[in-house]
Amino acid sequence: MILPMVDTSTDEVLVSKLRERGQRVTPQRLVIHRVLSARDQHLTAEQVLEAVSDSLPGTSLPTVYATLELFEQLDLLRRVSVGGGALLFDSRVTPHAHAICSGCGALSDVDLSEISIPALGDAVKGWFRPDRTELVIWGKCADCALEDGEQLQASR
Amino acid sequence: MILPMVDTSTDEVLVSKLRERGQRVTPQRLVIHRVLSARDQHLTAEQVLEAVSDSLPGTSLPTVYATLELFEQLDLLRRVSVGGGALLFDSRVTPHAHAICSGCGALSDVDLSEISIPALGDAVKGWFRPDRTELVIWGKCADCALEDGEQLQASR
DNA sequence: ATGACTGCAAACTCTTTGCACAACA
DNA sequence: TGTTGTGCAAAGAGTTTGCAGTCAT
Repeated sequence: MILPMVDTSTDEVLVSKLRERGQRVTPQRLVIHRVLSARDQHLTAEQVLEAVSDSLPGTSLPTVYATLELFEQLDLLRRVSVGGGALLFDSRVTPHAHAICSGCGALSDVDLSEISIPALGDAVKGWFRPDRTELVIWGKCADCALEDGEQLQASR
Repeated sequence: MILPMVDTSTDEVLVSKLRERGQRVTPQRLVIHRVLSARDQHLTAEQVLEAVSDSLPGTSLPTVYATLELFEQLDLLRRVSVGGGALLFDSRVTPHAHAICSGCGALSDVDLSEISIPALGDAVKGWFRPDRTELVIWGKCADCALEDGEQLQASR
């Protein structure tokens, strides 16, 4: 079941979070937030700027970075650092892992809601309090595995 | 070229891997390998250079990077990318996770040998073949948790 | 009105590349 | 001796900073 996202409710989440902290509601912040909400993907700062420039030309990269950092503090997105390349900004804040194909570089989300977390609690018991985990799975997607001559076993 | 006297068994691992691929055994490669073996830690390229410079002054950063990339191909180390800062090079190649304290930035190893892997196989079944995982756990170490007024429950 | 926010330019960090010389095999 | 590997310098990618002007409140 897919429900269409209502634009005004998306804005309101941001607006109330900004007001809470006494911070200003600017067109840049609204548009960047809409871009992230509309495209539920992993975007680079450059990609965010490109998308934002459609509705708000003249927006600058430093503003995009500043806004993305602010949004991270507001818990509206997460930074994902993969492979030393550009940072990715992920508007999906619920727990999930990232699968990266070492062949084509494709990045996919993987649902791993309650899998590695319980065991982790034991592993760090007494010396570390985990807040959140960032799991990156390196491997090959079905297409690139095929090119290696390997047929992936179909899902159940 | 005179190299400091060390246990030669660590050298032999590298030498045989290099010979296998028809690549040359150079002082730089030997010393970098010894640094990584001696200090079983997560080092930045800069830290490797600093350590190497003790026994082999004049070594250059591009050489360090080239050598570390080679060693990764030889399965002698792994790159670890955390938080968008400098890459870390980890000479421990057996499966483990990394715990990073968001308070003091300390990075610790966590043993999670066969925990997240089995469930992972199911989660990506049919569309992805996982090779290896990189798990980063963000949170607070015992000391920094204390500063937050939280006493971590002692380990069993 | 006033202080936070923005855009511009430039600096900064980390990593990679090009090229001539050195040195391993 | 013939390449591979190295050092130097410089370029490149991505991100951050300083500052003057703008704009939300």
